[in-house]
Amino acid sequence: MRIAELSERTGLPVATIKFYLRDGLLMPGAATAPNQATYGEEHVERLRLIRMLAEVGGLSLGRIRDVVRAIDDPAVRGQAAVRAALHALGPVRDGLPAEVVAPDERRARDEADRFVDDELGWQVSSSAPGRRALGAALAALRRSDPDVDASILRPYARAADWLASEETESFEARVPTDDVVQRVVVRTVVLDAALTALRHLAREHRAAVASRTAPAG
Amino acid sequence: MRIAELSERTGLPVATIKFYLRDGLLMPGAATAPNQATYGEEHVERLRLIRMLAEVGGLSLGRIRDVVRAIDDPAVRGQAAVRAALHALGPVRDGLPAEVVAPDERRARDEADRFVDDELGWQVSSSAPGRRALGAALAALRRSDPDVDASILRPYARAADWLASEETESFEARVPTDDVVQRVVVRTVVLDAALTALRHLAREHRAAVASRTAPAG
DNA sequence: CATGATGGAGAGTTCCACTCTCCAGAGATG
DNA sequence: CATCTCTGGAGAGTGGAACTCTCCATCATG
Repeated sequence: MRIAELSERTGLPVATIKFYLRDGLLMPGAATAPNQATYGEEHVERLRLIRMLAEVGGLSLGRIRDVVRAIDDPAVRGQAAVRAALHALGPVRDGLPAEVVAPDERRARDEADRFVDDELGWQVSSSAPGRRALGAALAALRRSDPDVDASILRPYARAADWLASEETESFEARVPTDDVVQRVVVRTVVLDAALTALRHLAREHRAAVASRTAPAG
Repeated sequence: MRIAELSERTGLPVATIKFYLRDGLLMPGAATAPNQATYGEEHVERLRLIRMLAEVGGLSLGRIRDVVRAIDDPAVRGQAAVRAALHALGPVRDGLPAEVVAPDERRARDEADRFVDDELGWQVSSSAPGRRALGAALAALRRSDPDVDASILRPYARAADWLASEETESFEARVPTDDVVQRVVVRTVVLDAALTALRHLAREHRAAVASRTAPAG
């Protein structure tokens, strides 16, 4: 298939597809001449993945590039590939020199790490971006309410673990192949968004019910 | 307090604070002369809220403006204020003319609505942005796996509802005041981020454990 | 009363995600 | 074969978001 057809199939302008090619998000097509190439279903699928990560997941193109690199890397497979993909999804990028991190932030990170490692006993790499995200969340909560500590996270950890168990049971093969890594990425991003939406709806629902049973001005 | 002190207290450059003032994110200080004004604790707190929503929640300034308007609006209180704030948090803005929405997207939205209203029986306004987010998520899932239907959302709805019940029990007063609306917003945004992080950590943990018990190349 | 800060407004900057323009070569059409 | 459209590649331009800088008349302070 040529680029015009790829554009039709995905609904993306040709200029955008070219841009993604240049940017390393979309793998090049099979070259048939110095200025000619053909594309296949894997290109359609990749473009769909890119749009999904951008629109549903709100990821930047830089982050999406990390994700597709993790998916494509032939040297990394199985559990390591899942880990790499999950790390690429994380919202944290910075990499500040640690000594410039504010003290309350550092304390919150330590507390989050202890919570994950000791209280939950989860086995996650020390560089997992979720650790830092958790620390940042704890620091933010504490800024508006100094009494907060990591125990506030307990119900969320419970819910997260339960959902992870449901997900591995119902969706994922035991031994991840390349394809399964991509499936994990898609499901993680989309169901993160769905869960957030459902949380907001549940809150609104409960607020409505509460105000009905005990009406207040 | 003058703007220089406000800048010191929050760590934000004076230029940025001026920009937020112009943009309607930060309420003006009490004017003492044509070019003089004083600020109070509420300005410090508001700036903290703005940074929190931007950094932890990833909200755009436009969205943050909607949120603070909902918090400030003296005509809207109690449950209506909570609803307004939650709606402002939603990631959906568009407002397309409905007939240009792709058919599969429209079908997914209808299915999501039926799921929320009929299966869950939740009482949420028809304009809740979570409805559309849910529809978009469903459409995205279906694009990579046509067999998916709304029942996949059941465990997520359960988890969301359970967390909402924990939250209302432990944190929120029965009758929300202005202050409580802001607390709800903070907790919603921060704990959304924390939950997403915990989900990623839980997945990584389970992948690690699974590969240990049944090692696979 | 000199110095430095202030509020307000406009212009400039940086980054991101495209989008446009151009070009020589390839392919399809008559 | 002539013409016309399409292609890959690369550079430049665009528009929005979120600042950041500059300027200025005014104001507070030592």
